Amino acid sequence: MEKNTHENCPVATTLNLLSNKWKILIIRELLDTTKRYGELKRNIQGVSEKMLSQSLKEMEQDKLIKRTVYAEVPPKVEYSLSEIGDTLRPIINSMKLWGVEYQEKISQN
Amino acid sequence: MEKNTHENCPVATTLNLLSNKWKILIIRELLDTTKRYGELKRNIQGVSEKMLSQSLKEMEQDKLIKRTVYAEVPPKVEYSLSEIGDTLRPIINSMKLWGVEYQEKISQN
DNA sequence: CTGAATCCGTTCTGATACTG
DNA sequence: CAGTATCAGAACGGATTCAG
Repeated sequence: MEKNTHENCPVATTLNLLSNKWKILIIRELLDTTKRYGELKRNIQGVSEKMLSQSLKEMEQDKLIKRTVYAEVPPKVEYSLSEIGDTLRPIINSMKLWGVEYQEKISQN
Repeated sequence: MEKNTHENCPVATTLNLLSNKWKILIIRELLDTTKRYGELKRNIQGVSEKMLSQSLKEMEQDKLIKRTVYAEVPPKVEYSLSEIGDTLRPIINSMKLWGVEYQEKISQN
């Protein structure tokens, strides 16, 4: 069985695009505004360069984010949500709401 | 850095509960109706007994599903969505819709 | 500054065999 | 029928070093 994506399960497709500890945090950072590599690294506490680069690269290939390189010295690279990535907003939001309710319910025990 | 759950990110909480190749497929099976262990095993093509048991156990601990044991021989165990698990419906659905659209957009290239 | 490359320990998965 | 136990390979994650 390959990577994931169980044939006809679009839910899994969606999940696979986000399932990695950091991607969701990256998206959260980009919801507001475009950010530079260094900003992401600083803001997302605990992420290693490897994981950040890797996640960004995959998300770019998946067309969830856009990568813009400026021909400057020193280099400047900006990341932002792509059009497709932007459509994740409502999902992210409903997951956030659900997560909050879940934590409340669970902690009541 | 532990498991996941980035301090105050409810989105991650939600994601963590589902992020395992099989859990989402299990939920899908249970959306309609209660199912027995063997049914799940047969219906979810490719899942190993270990992964199925493990996922079910975790989901039960997370209170996403209910496990009902019947004192019979041979044994009979039924799984169904819990009240909390049931509230995932809209999220599952929006993820499904998003996944479908995503696949369409991507395949247009 | 923005990464790529490497090394290495941890975790996750899956096949198989076995149990009450 | 409904699991558990074991074991090995794959994938993941992080620290560090190097490069344009």
